[in-house]
Amino acid sequence: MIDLKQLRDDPDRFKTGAQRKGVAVEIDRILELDAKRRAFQTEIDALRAEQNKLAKESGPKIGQLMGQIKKASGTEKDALEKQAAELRAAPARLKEKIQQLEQQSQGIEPDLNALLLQVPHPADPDVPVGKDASDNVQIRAWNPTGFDAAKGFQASKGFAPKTHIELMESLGLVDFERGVKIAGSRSYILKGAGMRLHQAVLRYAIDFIADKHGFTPVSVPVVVREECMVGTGFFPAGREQTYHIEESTRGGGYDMFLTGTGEVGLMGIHADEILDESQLPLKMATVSTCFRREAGAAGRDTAGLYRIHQFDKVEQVVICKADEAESRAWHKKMIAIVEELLQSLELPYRLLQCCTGDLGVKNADMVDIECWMPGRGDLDKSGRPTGAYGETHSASRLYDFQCRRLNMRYKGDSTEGKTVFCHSLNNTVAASPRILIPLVEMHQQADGSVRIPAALQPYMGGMEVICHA
RNA sequence: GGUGGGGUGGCCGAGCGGCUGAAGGCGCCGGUCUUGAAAACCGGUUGACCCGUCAGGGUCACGCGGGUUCGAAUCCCGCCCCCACCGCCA
Repeated sequence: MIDLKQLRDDPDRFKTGAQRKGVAVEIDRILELDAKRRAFQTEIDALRAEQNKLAKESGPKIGQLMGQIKKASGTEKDALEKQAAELRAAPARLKEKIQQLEQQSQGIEPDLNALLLQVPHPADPDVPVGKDASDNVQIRAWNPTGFDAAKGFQASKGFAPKTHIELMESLGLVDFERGVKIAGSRSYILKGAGMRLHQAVLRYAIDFIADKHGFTPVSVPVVVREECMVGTGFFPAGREQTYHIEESTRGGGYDMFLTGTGEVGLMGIHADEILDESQLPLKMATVSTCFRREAGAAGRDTAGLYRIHQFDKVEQVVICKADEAESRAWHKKMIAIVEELLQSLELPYRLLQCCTGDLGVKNADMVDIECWMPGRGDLDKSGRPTGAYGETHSASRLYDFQCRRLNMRYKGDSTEGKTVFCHSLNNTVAASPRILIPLVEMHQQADGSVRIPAALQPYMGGMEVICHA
């Protein structure tokens, strides 16, 4: 949610912001509705003030009259009753008028709110303007010693790589067919060392961020109320991407939604709270199962573990003071944490500065991290993939966009007694099984076995290599 | 699923038609006292919105929505949530 006051003060900023993100919104319509609503409010407030004044003035008089009426009789009583009725009439007229105005004013609000929720957060000026992911800009790339993603797998390792599908099926780590039997397309079963490797990465990632970087590990609900989805900025835009549990149609009070990321639960924790400045920054990490409908992705990445409906993800979230420099510093830090993790897993990766068209509505800035996946990319003459980067992480910087929607604020020395919306940021730590793709493809050996990087071995009961049974 | 109890400010907790934006306590902030601290005492301490250049003025909010009333935290209706006990399940 953007700040309506800011929109009022500088509508052009939001107009160009939306345009650069390729989002169509009716800013002028918002301004118009807002002006109307405020006019109504001013009028209603004035009438209420008058009503309150009258109630204070005539209230005691009415009380007095009522007392007299009880004792009186005949014409005297009639006269008193007439007086009382007159006193009551003025506030009653006001009340009627107020109700009329309120009705008109309330008619505006749903439209205004719906439109306001659609206004995207403008990208920061240093974010490159672009249409879609193809306009993203590489920041830097990293390779493990002895490997160069630019030259390809075979040039560095001396043999042609298998895809993660070939490797994992032949090693018995995955069963796609039966996964589909149970749950339909984009479903899978991990088994044996495949399942253990999945768990190992997740646990390693949680320990990594908690122990090395001081994030608080938390578990959060993955089935949440709609407010949580709206509050975190996933609704209304991303409604089609989420699984919807229609509890209300079967007698429940409200519907529920399956979260597509642990970010929703983490951000929801302190919704509607006023935090003390000394509590900030909040650094939290969670492992949660993530559910995505992948609506609109028909035909894309249909094979393998890349694009699936259900996966598990370790997610990091930082909630900090409303300070741009601090937000930017945390963004860098959260990216650095991932780089450190990927390096410890010996996985080549690159950082991409996302362009305005790829940011989504809620972000002011976003950096994607892509791991090199030998089994992706264009095919060579013999029909073998030549390798390509594939997105594994996404680091978002949102200013107060989410916290405003979630009503998450703080107070302290630096706020001069005011309550201020917090800033929030989030980044993946590790999402599995997608991270298993580069993991098995990069660490495959000529004989079709897969080497387990040293960092993960303790989480695999000391196993060093996954071999054929 | 059944029965009962309850949702009030940062927290605890009183109020149960006007004198209540809300007693009292805790916490927090400032002051007095003190070599310093503690204690004691004094004062302050909810949020959102609107109008206004400022000073300031106004409105709303006691779970949420509606109603009764000249006037609602207080009465009525609907909804949501929480707690306790029982049942059922893990």
